[in-house]
Amino acid sequence: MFMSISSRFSVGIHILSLLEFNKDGVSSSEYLAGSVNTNPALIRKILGMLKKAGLIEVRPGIAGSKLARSLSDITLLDVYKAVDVVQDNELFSVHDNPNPKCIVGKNIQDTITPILSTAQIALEKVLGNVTIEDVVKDIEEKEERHS
Amino acid sequence: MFMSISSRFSVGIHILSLLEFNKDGVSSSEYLAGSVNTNPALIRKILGMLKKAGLIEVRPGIAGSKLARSLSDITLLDVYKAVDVVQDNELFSVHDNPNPKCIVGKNIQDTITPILSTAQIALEKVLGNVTIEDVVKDIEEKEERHS
DNA sequence: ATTACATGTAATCAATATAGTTACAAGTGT
DNA sequence: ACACTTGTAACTATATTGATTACATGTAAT
Repeated sequence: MFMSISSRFSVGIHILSLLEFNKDGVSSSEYLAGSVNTNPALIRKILGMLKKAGLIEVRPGIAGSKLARSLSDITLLDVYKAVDVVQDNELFSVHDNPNPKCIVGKNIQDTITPILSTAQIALEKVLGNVTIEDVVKDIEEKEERHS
Repeated sequence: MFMSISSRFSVGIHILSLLEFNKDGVSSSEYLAGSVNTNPALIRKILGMLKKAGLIEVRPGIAGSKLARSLSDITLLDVYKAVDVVQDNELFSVHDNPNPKCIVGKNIQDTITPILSTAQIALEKVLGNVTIEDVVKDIEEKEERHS
């Protein structure tokens, strides 16, 4: 029915969490893809974005990725920005070229843009208050409860 | 670069604001389309959604739409829900079928879904705190400043 | 150096949403 | 009847997503 924010974001969170759980092993793109259940090439693309953002360490030819920061120092907002799912101030698209001869057409963009931006920032603030550490701990808790 | 929330939302706000400014005239879909700068059929489609949500009154064969509620009783969240740009709890898409044999794959969805939902609700809360009256007043203020 | 294997990345594809457009049926009032 | 409007369905062009294939590049071990 509508287009939502790319799952690159949730996959990014998945990858970082799994790097922690498998920190004593080798997390190749194939290994990660097996857990996410997708293609290794897609994982490598996302790994490249996470690397560019300084969240992980990964090198050509060398199998496996590692977290580049402590768990508590990576927020979901960091991941969200890293995987480039939404641009600043552009979560909402605003119709362009409204009629400048109409009072509404002339001013609507300047009026609603800051409001929509505020809404987007409110969303991002929530993501900034959750760390990968929180996610990892929650996964552990859920796992214990199931066993 | 990415897909943002449909401009149906901003167009919906535009339409409702213009219905107020032109409340003494006849706001046909053609008139509205002239201000938004798009096609009357597209406007009628959005008018149908606003009508279904009880925000406006419009009847087949009779030219013009009217606001069905007072300006201060229509929030941007009402419009956002009316034009159906985002479904509840589905602003973020989460990758499906993660590997249940992996601790992360098994639990990631249940862990992040409530977080993402909280973020979405934070965004929607901002929209719920702004009314069409606020938008109309801001447009008026901007217009005065320009003259 | 050759081999084996992993990462990096470009290209392609099917599925789907958006925004725009055309066309026309159905409703209303003169 | 006629003119005009709303309500909708259908179609198009464009763009993103997610998946996939292919291959160049980089690394390490033998």
